[in-house]
Amino acid sequence: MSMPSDPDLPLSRLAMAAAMPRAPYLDDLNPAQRAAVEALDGPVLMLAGAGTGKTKALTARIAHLLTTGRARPNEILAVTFTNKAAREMRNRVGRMVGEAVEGMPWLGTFHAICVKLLRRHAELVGLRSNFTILDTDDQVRLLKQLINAAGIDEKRWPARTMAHIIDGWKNKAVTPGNVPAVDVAAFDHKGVDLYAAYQARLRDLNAVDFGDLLLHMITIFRTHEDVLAQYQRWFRYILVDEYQDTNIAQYMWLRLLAQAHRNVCCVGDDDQSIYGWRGAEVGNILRFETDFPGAQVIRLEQNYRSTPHILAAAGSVIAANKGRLGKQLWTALGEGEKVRLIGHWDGEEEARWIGEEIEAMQRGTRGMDRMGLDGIAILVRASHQMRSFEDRFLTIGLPYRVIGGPRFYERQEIRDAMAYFRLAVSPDDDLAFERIVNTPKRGLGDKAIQTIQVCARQNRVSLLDGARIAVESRLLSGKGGGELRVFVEAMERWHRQVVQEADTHVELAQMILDESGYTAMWKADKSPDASGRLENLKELVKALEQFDSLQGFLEHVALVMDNASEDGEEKVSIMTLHAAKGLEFPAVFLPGWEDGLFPSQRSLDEGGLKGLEEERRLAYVGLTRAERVATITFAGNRRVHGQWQSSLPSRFIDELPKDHVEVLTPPGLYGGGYGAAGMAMNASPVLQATEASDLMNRAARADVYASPGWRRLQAKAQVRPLRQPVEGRGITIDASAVSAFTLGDRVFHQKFGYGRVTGAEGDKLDVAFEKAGEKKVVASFLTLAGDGSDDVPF
DNA sequence: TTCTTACTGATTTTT
DNA sequence: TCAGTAAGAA
Repeated sequence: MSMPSDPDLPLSRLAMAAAMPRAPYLDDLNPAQRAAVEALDGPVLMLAGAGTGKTKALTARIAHLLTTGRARPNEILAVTFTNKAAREMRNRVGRMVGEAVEGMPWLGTFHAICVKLLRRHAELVGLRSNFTILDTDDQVRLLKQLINAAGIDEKRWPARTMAHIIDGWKNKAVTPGNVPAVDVAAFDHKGVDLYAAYQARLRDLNAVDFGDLLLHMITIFRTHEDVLAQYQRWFRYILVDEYQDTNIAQYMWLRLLAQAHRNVCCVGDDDQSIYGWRGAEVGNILRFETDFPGAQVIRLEQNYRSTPHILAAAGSVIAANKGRLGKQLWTALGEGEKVRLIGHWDGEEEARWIGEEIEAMQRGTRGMDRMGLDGIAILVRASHQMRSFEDRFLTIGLPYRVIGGPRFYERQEIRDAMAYFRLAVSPDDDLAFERIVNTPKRGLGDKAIQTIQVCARQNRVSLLDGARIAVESRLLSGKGGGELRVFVEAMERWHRQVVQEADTHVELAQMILDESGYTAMWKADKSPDASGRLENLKELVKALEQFDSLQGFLEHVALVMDNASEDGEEKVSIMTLHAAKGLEFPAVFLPGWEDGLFPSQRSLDEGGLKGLEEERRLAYVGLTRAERVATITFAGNRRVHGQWQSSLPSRFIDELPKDHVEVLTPPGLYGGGYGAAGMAMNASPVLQATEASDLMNRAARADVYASPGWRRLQAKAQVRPLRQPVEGRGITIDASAVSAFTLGDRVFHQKFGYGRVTGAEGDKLDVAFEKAGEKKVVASFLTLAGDGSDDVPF
């Protein structure tokens, strides 16, 4: 890799500029994008709304830096959050600039760039440059050991929780030495002590976790001015993607590098900040102008993705957030369809309806162009919502793919196999040793492991060496001892082969898996997923072919945890809202818009108003994924942890602009006669009021009609043909029933059974059920049951 | 040591 | 409900 300080680059800057005749990449930019591309010097904040061509502007900016000769490829630091984003940017710059510019060594994720830097300066923080990078799994296992060693109650201080707390500190660039007093007290000193012990252990293992990559670099920059100055000179221009997702440590790292020349361009959208819970600070982007006085703020507001209705809906929701930098998205696209809103009886029906809707779209029978399954996505708040869709799609044979799920390199069999490789490459990788020494089962339990650890510690050697000593000095007898001997000898043999490069690394890997008995273990396994695991192992060995050594492969995998590639079949995508950020689909379904689920109760409880606002941004992200059709759905009943719970429409539904929303009535076919659950949407307001008035208790009526919820619903309800109340053996479920209850009425609910109305708030009634207890229920789920038992349904 | 049964507690996730 | 874990039995 050539250094930017190298003066003898083949092309001088001027020559390079001259070699590029014109700048075609500038031609298809809109004025705002162009301004963002051409403002090369000084701090720039590019506020890029959803679908406004952010990546295009960012890559054009890089192209511009290169073609104008302002910077050579290795003088640009371009940081992204994901490998995917880095890859895409690299490809697009390549296409824009052509072959003339090969390789940008400093385009990558925060972590990938920090690894490169840290390998050069590892000794400054007491590491060797071949340190290993632990992932979350290793991290937790290590903490578990330390917790046990310290005799701390693992129940009260679970390793996972402690890992989270330590990560939180690292995200804030807090070292064990400067943990705030509040935090020290909050965790009874145990947190800090554990943090210190953990860091010490990492140093012993010559290992770092993800947080350390940044933290160590910050430490180095702060304590070694010369090193910092060197990189400040190297990186003449700095670009940061998704700036709203940066945490405090990343922010500090950037500031240190940028403070000298201040040629820093941050791109982001405060309205799409949805990672606060893992340390992202919206404050970073909100404060940009204060941090970098004289910064230019350029807003990209022309949206090329969505129809006006969709943008209006998204804009209306996000407008409820306070303290935004503010943007007004607009589009030149045609009007298109309104955002569709529909309520369902329960989660299963929601899934059924969406399934049929997708099939209709696929056939083109829903009054719109035929739509491919690849263009359709279902975006859920929490992954457990996916299940009902998977179940449903499986039964109707609709091809789907779940995006996000467990990643390839996080699967157990892959991690086991990798631990074998790691140990063969570096015999002193104790964590790898622990993971696989008894996998497959070699009859080595806690006691045997302890013996090995004692041996290793007494002789100050690695666990593998400790194991050899234990075997040689016959500390371990019987079955376990014999098998351990075989294991240790085999591992030493494999290590020699790695060093000697006698076989290709692919052959060696296969040999390790076979000889260790690992493949055999899965072959013997009768569980249904065993064959899939064997497949994955095959895939892993195949993936090795793309690298020239096991070491190279391991280094790559530590930072790139991408999912395996896809086959060609058209499929509906199911994913979380978080996973959908940055993607777009012609048709988007947004199910589960119910209070408690979305916004999630937990976010509300833990984050208060801040939490609610982040949820709202999530709603905004969801809506702005849609190009042509966005469909929001909710259900009145949902099974949560196996218990039926009634739910109320999300407060975000209240924030949708009525002029841009079409409230759908489920056609009788699959509406099942339940009416448009939760909302009075299938009757004209006037008619309904008249019908209901006779039945209503005066006070209750006043109450109901005065409630904002009621007015809201009425205002939104489209005037559609009045559907007849559905008669079904005494059940009359229809929207007109909404206000037909009086305090004290005996009512029936499909899931909860019989109960009495004890209170009312808008269209939501409090009902004391005989079996199910007190519940808040949307009135349209209830039937008047009368006092007798003559109207028992079914 | 390992297999079985009882219990608990439960978003969002990249590197 | 269900998955993942922790204590008991063979």
